Amino acid sequence: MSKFYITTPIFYVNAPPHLGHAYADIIADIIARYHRLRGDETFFLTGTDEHGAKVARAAEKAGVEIPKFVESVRENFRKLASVLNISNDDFIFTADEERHFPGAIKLWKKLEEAGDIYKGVYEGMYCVGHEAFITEKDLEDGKCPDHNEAPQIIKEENYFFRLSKYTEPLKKAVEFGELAILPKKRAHELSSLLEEGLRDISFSRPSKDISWGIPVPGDQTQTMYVWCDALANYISALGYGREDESKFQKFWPADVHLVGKDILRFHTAFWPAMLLSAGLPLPKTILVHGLVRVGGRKMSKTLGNVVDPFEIVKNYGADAFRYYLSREVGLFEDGEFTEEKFAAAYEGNLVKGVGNYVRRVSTMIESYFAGSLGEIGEERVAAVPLRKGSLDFLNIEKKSDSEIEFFSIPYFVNEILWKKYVEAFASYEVNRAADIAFGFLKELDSYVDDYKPFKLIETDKEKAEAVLWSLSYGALALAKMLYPFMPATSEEILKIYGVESFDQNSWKTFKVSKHAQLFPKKE
RNA sequence: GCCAGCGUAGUUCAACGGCAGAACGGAGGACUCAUAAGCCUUUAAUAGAGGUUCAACUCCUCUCGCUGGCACCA
Repeated sequence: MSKFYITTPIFYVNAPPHLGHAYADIIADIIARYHRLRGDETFFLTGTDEHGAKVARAAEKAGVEIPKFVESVRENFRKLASVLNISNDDFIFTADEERHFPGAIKLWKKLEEAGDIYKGVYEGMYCVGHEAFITEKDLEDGKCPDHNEAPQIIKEENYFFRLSKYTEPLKKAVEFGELAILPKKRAHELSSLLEEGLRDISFSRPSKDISWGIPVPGDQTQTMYVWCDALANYISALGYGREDESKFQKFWPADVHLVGKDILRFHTAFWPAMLLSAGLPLPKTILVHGLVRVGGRKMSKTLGNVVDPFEIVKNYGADAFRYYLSREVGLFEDGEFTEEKFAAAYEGNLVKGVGNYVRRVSTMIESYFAGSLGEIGEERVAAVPLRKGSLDFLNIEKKSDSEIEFFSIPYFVNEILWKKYVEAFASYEVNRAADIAFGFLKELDSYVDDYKPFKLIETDKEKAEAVLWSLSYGALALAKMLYPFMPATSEEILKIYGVESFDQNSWKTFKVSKHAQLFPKKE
């Protein structure tokens, strides 16, 4: 047993939650739940990023005071997590003066002590309409699209962070595997950035322009720019800079920062450089996921293809949504969400798959054995092994033709299947882990047909019992593997088979109860 | 423009240089415990042109097509 600390990015509150936020929440939750299942002491953090000019502008647009505005959006993100059954241990928000400010301020001071903060001149494009700096990417045809005006080039004095100093140290950290970036291609992207050399970054803004933020320590005329503010959430939430830093001592460094590819640079260059400067350990893994597209396009309001996660959950339930995003969408590549694909996956794998299986087995136990199966000796279980070819879906190569390939279900689960599952999670191949679970489900369905317990019951009741016992064990093993992905369903299966825990050793006797369909058919 | 990656069955994805696999879809079959669910069989593919090799999806060159990254935007 060890500690495990995982984070999502903190979500920017200038707009309500959408599919992308749901995706990050779900993936992180799956990994967190897997680690809890294994007995790791797990800390899972998510939260919101609430400062900056964009938020101030959004509040103004909504005609609401900034603090009220951010609070309402924040609550939406909280609600999203709750609706999705996200098991986060904490929720940090950057406007929290008690919990977040001290960490950001302490971090700033550390960087300053290291001599990495200096006053410099920032030159940027200033949009008069926005009353703020905007970037190249905000422009359309050289004009600010919101105000249809070309920006002015303005110089102002603010603080800089000596990022350039950390180009070489970062190269080394990546090279020596101190900082792992997954998948590999993202590590390559960082390498090419490092090859070009990092430039120092602007670290503050005059508070007359942006007062909504954290004041720079020792200089009230400046407000922290996003980096030292937002990124610090990963440690401020653990108590860094506050009186009690015990959680920080215990959980830092993060085992995984889950991030989208769009914020790769900040998490693989800026943030680690800041940590190096502050003399803090680096996160172990930056796990970079792709984007979830909708109908082949990036989701956007103008295209009108915004998917509302609340709607989906309302119609299909959180587990179905979690299932789709974690199995049918590739973690490392851009994925796609469409109503059709989602409905097909729901129907094919949940209705006709998990739901049907759980019920077909429990029904047989109910009608043939009055709902309960007693303990069965190993011998009887071994006498009804899986058919030949049960290894195929795991891509395990047979060493020889004569090699024994007839496994009892418990043996197969514990000696082979679970190990493969653990292996997949160890490399954060979440999709593969789900594939393993669903491949096993297919084996179980074949197993029913191989032994035909519904026939066997007439000729050999003892054997039928062993078969159904094995099938129940299989259902529970399936439930265990599905737990990170579909926690509610998984726990429901345990209940249906009358067991209390995910510990295989406790699966000795089963008592099934009548139950509704796990996944009702739609339409 | 520069850098990286990709192109495999109708679709979505696999395959240390050694018989190209799976899922979904399509076609057929046997069954009936289950949500007309499930099972079995079957169908079909390496973008193109060269090269290296006994052997290339895999390595090299070129062509065509696609995607991503190229800095202060969470």
